[in-house]
Amino acid sequence: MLEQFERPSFSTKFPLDDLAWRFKALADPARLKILLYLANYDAGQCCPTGEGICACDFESVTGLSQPTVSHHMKCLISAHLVMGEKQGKWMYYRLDPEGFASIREALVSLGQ
Amino acid sequence: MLEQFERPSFSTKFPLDDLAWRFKALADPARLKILLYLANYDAGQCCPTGEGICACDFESVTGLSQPTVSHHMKCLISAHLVMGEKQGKWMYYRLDPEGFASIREALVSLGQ
DNA sequence: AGAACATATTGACATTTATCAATATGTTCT
DNA sequence: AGAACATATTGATAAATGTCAATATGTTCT
Repeated sequence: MLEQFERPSFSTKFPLDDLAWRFKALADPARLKILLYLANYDAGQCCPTGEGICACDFESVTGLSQPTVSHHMKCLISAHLVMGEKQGKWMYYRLDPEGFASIREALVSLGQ
Repeated sequence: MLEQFERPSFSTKFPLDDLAWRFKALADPARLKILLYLANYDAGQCCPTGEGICACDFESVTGLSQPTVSHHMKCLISAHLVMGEKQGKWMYYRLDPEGFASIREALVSLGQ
């Protein structure tokens, strides 16, 4: 239906439901705080220094409970904005550069 | 609270609630269809050619009712993704380049 | 094995959101 | 003025979302 109107490549490369889901992951102040923290810091406050920031740090960053933080991290991972890796009993998170590159590319195509 | 963790400029330049609101405007498949259409077409199907695309075109593009389309356009305008101009009895819409530039800049800062 | 700890999942609840039908507003004709 | 049309607003409803308390899972100690 829409295919007749658009550049043939866009919605093939960026299925709209999927893209909407990824923007939704960005559409929450708590998740933005988490991303902003990840963008600015390599080491956190609460856990031994590792590859990224560990989950418990985001409780103080956001002011939210542990289960809620866990829910937000799952959301960010499913949107490919963040990567998580378990190290011992901690989960360490860092930004997913490829996911960001992809959504940036989509935004550039959309906006012009 | 968060200021101690971030680049001083980011949340000043991009208040997080405001930024979340703008991403939320992007986080809906119907609104993405509308933006995609605006990005690809200078003239619509239903109204005399003018500066942009008129509202009624988006009903067929999205498959949604007229009030729902109107609601989505209001959302896109409040997020500074789209500009609207009334011409006679029609509303003509086009992308807002500055709004897109701003959100693109925020995304770049966030993702690295 | 058992204690202690970090994270994930489940369940419940309040809020927000997308949607449409009905109605209102505003514009351009005759 | 009144008819016809395009868009906006209101009100109602179903679905999705953010949040926390309680509980489960998984890991590392002793």
